[in-house]
Amino acid sequence: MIIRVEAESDIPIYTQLINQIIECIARGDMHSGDSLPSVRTLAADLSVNMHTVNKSYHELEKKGIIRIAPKSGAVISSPKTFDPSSFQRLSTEFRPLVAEAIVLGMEKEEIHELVELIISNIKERK
Amino acid sequence: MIIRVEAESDIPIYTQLINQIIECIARGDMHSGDSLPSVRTLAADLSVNMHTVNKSYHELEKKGIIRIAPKSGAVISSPKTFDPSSFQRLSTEFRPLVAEAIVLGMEKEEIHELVELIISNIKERK
DNA sequence: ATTTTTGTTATAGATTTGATAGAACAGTTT
DNA sequence: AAACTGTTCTATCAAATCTATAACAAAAAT
Repeated sequence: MIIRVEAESDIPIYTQLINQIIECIARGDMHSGDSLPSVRTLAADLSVNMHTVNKSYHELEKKGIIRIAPKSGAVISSPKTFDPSSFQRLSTEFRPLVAEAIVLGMEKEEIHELVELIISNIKERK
Repeated sequence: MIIRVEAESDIPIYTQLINQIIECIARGDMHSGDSLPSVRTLAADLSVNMHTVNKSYHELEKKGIIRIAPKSGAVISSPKTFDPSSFQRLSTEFRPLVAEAIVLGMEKEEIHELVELIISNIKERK
């Protein structure tokens, strides 16, 4: 699992971790049932604090992406199709970005093209 | 311009303001050329601090959505079609959400349907 | 069975961010 | 001339972020 953290970024480290772990799974580098590195191991690899990694893991668990077995480790979950709460949460997070795209002059078709391009980039590791 | 601020929210007040002002414009409640309330007026209406509103306005200016004329006021800009920097920024902001949707088991078509639904909801004021 | 590793919990310190408050300045608008 | 505007400054407070140690008990590895 290749993860890079930028300390200078305005994005919190634990959020960077969350995003990059999600991308690893999305592009197929990791799959359901795989174990994540221990919080201590990943923290050491990235030269960040154990608690920062721990926070990321628990956020991923809240999102339903991993399960944390206490004293054992974190495992990637298999997605349950059409989880209503996840759908609701994603809607709330997508909405301000869609509104901004509209205000900046993007047509509906252009927004869909943007999403299409992002999906391609994720799967093609770009 | 109807704006509601939740002090208890985990979303910063200045971010709530940004999102709601953008939505007002996206759904057509406000248009290019319209003036925004002065930072003091809006702050008083919402019972928040003047500097909080001021921060929101400057973020909106960074996004290219309004222009701030010093000592005069803030005016909604007309969108320049296909601004490359805005497109790049939107891509970066959309990307982690798209990846999360994929990981949570959404198919490409379902993501597009989600975006479609959001666009409808914005324009129908829901 | 012992050692190592695991997530968990607790405390503490430093830095940054978010929000508020009050005041003053100078240009714009009325 | 008076009111209003965004700007700038100082100051305070709470919360969020990140780091650092340490200790605990259960799971895993040896």
